[in-house]
Parts: sequence; structure tokens; C-alpha cells
Amino acid sequence: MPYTYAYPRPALTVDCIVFGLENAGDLKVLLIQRKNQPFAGRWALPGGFVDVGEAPEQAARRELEEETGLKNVFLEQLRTFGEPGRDPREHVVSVAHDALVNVADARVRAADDARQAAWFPVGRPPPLAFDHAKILRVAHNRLQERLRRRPVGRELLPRKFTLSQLQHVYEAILGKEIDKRNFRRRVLRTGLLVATDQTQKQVPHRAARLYRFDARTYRRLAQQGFHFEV
Amino acid sequence: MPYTYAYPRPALTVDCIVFGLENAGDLKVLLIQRKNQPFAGRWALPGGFVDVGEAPEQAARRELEEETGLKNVFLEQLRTFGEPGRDPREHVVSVAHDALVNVADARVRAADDARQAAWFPVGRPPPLAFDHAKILRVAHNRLQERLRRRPVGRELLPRKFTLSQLQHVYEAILGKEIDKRNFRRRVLRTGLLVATDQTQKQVPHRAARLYRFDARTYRRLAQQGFHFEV
DNA sequence: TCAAAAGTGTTCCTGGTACACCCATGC
DNA sequence: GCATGGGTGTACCAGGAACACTTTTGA
Repeated sequence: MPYTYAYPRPALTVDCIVFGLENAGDLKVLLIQRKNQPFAGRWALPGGFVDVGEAPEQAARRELEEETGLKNVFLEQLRTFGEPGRDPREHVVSVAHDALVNVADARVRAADDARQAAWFPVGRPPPLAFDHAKILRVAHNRLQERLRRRPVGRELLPRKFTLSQLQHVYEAILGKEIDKRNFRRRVLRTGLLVATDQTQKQVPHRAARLYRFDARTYRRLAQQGFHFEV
Repeated sequence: MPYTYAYPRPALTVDCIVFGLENAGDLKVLLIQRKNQPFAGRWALPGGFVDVGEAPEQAARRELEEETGLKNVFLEQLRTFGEPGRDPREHVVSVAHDALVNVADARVRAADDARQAAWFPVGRPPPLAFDHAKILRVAHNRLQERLRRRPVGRELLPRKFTLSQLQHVYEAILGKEIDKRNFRRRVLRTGLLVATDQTQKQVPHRAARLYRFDARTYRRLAQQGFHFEV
């Protein structure tokens, strides 16, 4: 069923950069292996065409679920890539979105246009289709900047967590080590955390105190931004 | 000459938020009065459809010149607005771009789809077409954030300028007054400025020393970002 | 001589940085 | 009793905030 317009239109797509963290280890990105041309067999960011009547953010969520099974992910708009030539078939403008998830919670399975779906280290991805290597670099930069301006962690950590777990999140995203004492002092000063009276159980070392996010403060700082230098 | 596709496509447009500064006075935004439906007679952001084979940024530059006569403006991508319903005709996805220019240098004339083109105070714009009031708010917020992360002023000031002129730029964008002594100390510390041996002429008060930007430092900090708190 | 903006220093305090040792727990 | 991560304090220094008076110039 063909659709006809008075003037030609670029195609509109979305791409998803899903960053993944594990309890330990470095930052990962979720990729799919393409089933179809162009770039059949190549790894790529999950994504696809925006339907008429669908907000780009919705389209990103839908495509992510269709191709990788991931859902209920907090996707944020990154930026739009629209140079002609980024897709060999025709002019395709893509609105990139990114998200941060816990790898352990995310049961990923390939489907739809994806032959496989898998996590790769952000720093050493396989050869990617289209301009996705560039998009990935931009997304990683922006993620590191966001870490300085917004609270991070609610999507990544269990409801109650230790300060070391939170510190690992920051270390994985920034790719560097942080001084434990300074990190604790600063993060407690923000008011984002509430100490619970519980501690870890069954750990082969001194049990750490568990904290949770203060929901109101988290929302407020997520919205209006703050400055958290590490 | 109609164009036909296998699946329907949202329309793709660009919008331009051009912020303007004068020597004194508050921050302005450049608007056009629409000639055509929908919203004929309403004020709106300059913008229009993206051609196939044209990068959105190019389209923004082209539309801005067609409708307002402004050219050689440094436009940066802001974000993409694509909720269905933002345009009453059909689903239109718009990539918003913003720029910062000197009102005195910018000879603006309406043309093309614009009945008039004029500057309005950012804080008190007239009723706007589409969701342009929201886009304007987002753009203003992002401009204020950008002021803390990138050097600003090269597009706004003459090649040689006084520290007070630069301070007025910051005050207009932030909409608040800044302490003169603290501002001077901080801005000189960045290394962005080079003192010349010239001073103002013909001013009815003590003549101020003129400074210029250090091109290398400006480029470097524009690219990699820095933190400039005022 | 007046009006107008230029130019200049200091105090106080917050918060960044660097750094080393003892503590609790499970095995 | 040992391996493992948890937890804590201090000294030093950079830079943010608040604040008032003298200087230069043209009219």
C-alpha cells in the first residue's frame, strides 16, 4: 500500500544506545547483528523506522523491544544524525536515544531484524554498520557529561545498595578510579542518599551499610540539574 | 510531481531559535509572522521542510536565510521535537537549532513565507504557533547551561571589546547581575582573553582597555568544554 | 565640577585533593 | 588467622562570595 506526498521526504529512524553495567567490570553497549541488507551480518545499534503518529521516543522503545526484548527502559533523546550519505540506500535521518541499564537485570534475546543481540565493551566495539561508531562515541561523551549534571544510578542499582556499588557505577562510566573517602563525603553531602539500618548479608568481609535514594531529591536534581564533580 | 514510498513517513522540518543581543538590554529572540495556514498571522520560529539530500543543519541555515535574510550564522543542533499533534495538519518531526547573534549586525528582512520578521524579548514573546513556546523555553535553558560549559561571545562582540561588554553578554543571557570584580578575575584566569594596548575612544568617561579572544584557546575550550561558573 | 563607567584587593569560608590505617566478617 | 572489602579524618590549597573606593574622561 504505497504512500504519496507532494514533495520527497527523507526517511526517519531511531537508534538506541543502551549502555550496560555489571556489578563489576567495565561499561558495555548493547548491539544487534543485522539480518538484512545493507550491512547484513554486521553489528549495529538497535533501531528502525518511526511510524506516522508515533513520537520518536516511543519508536525507540518499540524498536528496542522488538529487536532485543528489552523493555521498560528509561530512554532519553541524545541528538539527531542526518547527514546525507550515512545510509547507502537513501537519505535517512535518525534520532538517537540512549539509556543506562543493569546487564544482570536485562534478559536480552534477539528477534525481528536481529540475528543476535549481545553486549560489547564500549571502548572496543566490533566494526559497526552505518555511522554507528560515531554515534556511539558521541553517546559515550554525553553520558560522561551527564554524570556531572544529573543523578545517576536509580536504573542500575537495586533499591538498597552500598556506597561501593554506587562508586563502581561512576568508575565504570568515567573509566577511572575514584578515591573512596572523597567520593563518600561528596555523595553524602548531596542529600540524594538515605542510610537504612540494614547491612549486607552473607559477604565474606565486613558487611556494608545499605543506602537508598531519596525519591524527592532524586527527582528534583534529575530535573533541574546539579553539579557533581568527581 | 508526487513521491511515493512503501510506508508512510512523518514530515521532517527544522526550526531556528536565534537569540539576539544588543549592546545593552535584555536577550531577544528572532520571530517571523506566518503568511500561510496553519497559524496564518501568528508569530513563529523561522523554519521549514528538510529537503532530501540535505543535512538538517544545512536546511536550518537555508530556511533562516530565506525567511529572515540572516546568513553566516553559527547554528547548533538543540534537540528534536516529534510528538504527534504538534502540527495540526499531520505528524511533523522538527529538528530545532539555535544560534546567538548580535542584533545590531543582523540586518533582518522578512521574505518567503514570512510576513514580518522581528526581535522579541525572550521572556515575553507573543503567542506562538505550534509548540514553539515550549521549544523556546527549552532553548533558553540550554543556552544558559551552555554558558557554563563553553566560551561565548565571539559571534556577538566586535573583534576588540571591553570586559564590561563581555560581562553584559553574560548578564543578558543569565538575566541577572554579576559582580564586576569577581567576573573580571575569573574571565582573565581562563586564558581566553588577550589584552591589547588600545582603549576605547570618544567615551564620556574613563576609556576602558580593549581585549580580544585568543583564537587557539577559544577553539580548544569550545571543543572540549570547560567549567565557567558565574 | 559633575556624571559616568573603569579599575582594583582583601577577608572569609567552602570544598577539592591527597593520603593510611584499623574493623568486621566468612572461610 | 587470613583475605577481603568497609569504614573513617586531616592538612593543605584553590577558588567562590561579598564588598567600597579612587581614577579617568568628556561634557
